Amino acid sequence: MRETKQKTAILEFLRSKRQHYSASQIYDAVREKIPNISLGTVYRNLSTLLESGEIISVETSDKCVFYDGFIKDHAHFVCQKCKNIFDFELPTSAKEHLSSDGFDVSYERLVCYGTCKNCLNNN
Amino acid sequence: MRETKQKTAILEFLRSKRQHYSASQIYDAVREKIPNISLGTVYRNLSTLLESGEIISVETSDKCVFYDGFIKDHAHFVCQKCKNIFDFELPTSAKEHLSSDGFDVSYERLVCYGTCKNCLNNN
DNA sequence: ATGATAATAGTAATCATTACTGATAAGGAA
DNA sequence: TTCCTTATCAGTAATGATTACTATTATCAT
Repeated sequence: MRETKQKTAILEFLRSKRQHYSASQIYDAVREKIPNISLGTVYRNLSTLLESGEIISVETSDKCVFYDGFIKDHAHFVCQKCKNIFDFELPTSAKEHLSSDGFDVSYERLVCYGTCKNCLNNN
Repeated sequence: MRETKQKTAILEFLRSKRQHYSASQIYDAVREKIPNISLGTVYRNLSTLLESGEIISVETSDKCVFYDGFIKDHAHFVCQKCKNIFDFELPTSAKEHLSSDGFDVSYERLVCYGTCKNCLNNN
């Protein structure tokens, strides 16, 4: 896995923000530094970064994929109204439960869907 | 929401099995009863059944969507080798945690990814 | 520096899902 | 039962996110 300015720019962008971005949002952001970067390059690097565990991804209920440079174990809450994604701490990990049962868990994803505090108040 | 033989066939198929099926697998299965059912009809019904909560869906790490007629709260383990999907009980629910914090959680999805018992033994 | 080759830009292809349209059938009212 | 309204359908075309391809470029070990 070579280090390229494209991969570095993508990773640095995601790490510099505590939000969640789609591939094309990342493409737009990184183009400010590397104007002729290709969307394919963004996808390829996102995919290798996912594989190496340097980033994670969440999916909203309408199938949009968002990427996250904050990789300390945490869960996500997706608001179905404002589409914001909130982080929260993983309650008890299911890993232990499964690994005591003979499974090898490489990672777990917990996503809750509903309406966030703000949208409830502004209903 | 009208009751049609297409929707009934899809729901009955999913409820009759304790496995997880993709849209096109469901299409193939239901075509044995309704040979000229359209793939679009399968997708439309899966989507309304998801919305009404009569079925649920899981996604493997390679982005394939699978549907499940068993809707008692449970979590999924996706084996990255054999691609099988295993059900397991939800540990402690994150709902309580979030709702005490002012969020309205309509549903939660917990998915673990890794290698299953069988694949570990036959490695 | 040089060479091997991994990664890139740009573009074309893929493929799951959705949208469209005229025809069909579910199910309430008479 | 028969008729009407309209949701749903079959069949097909369109969409759009993601992936594949290819000639070129840039990384990095030697």
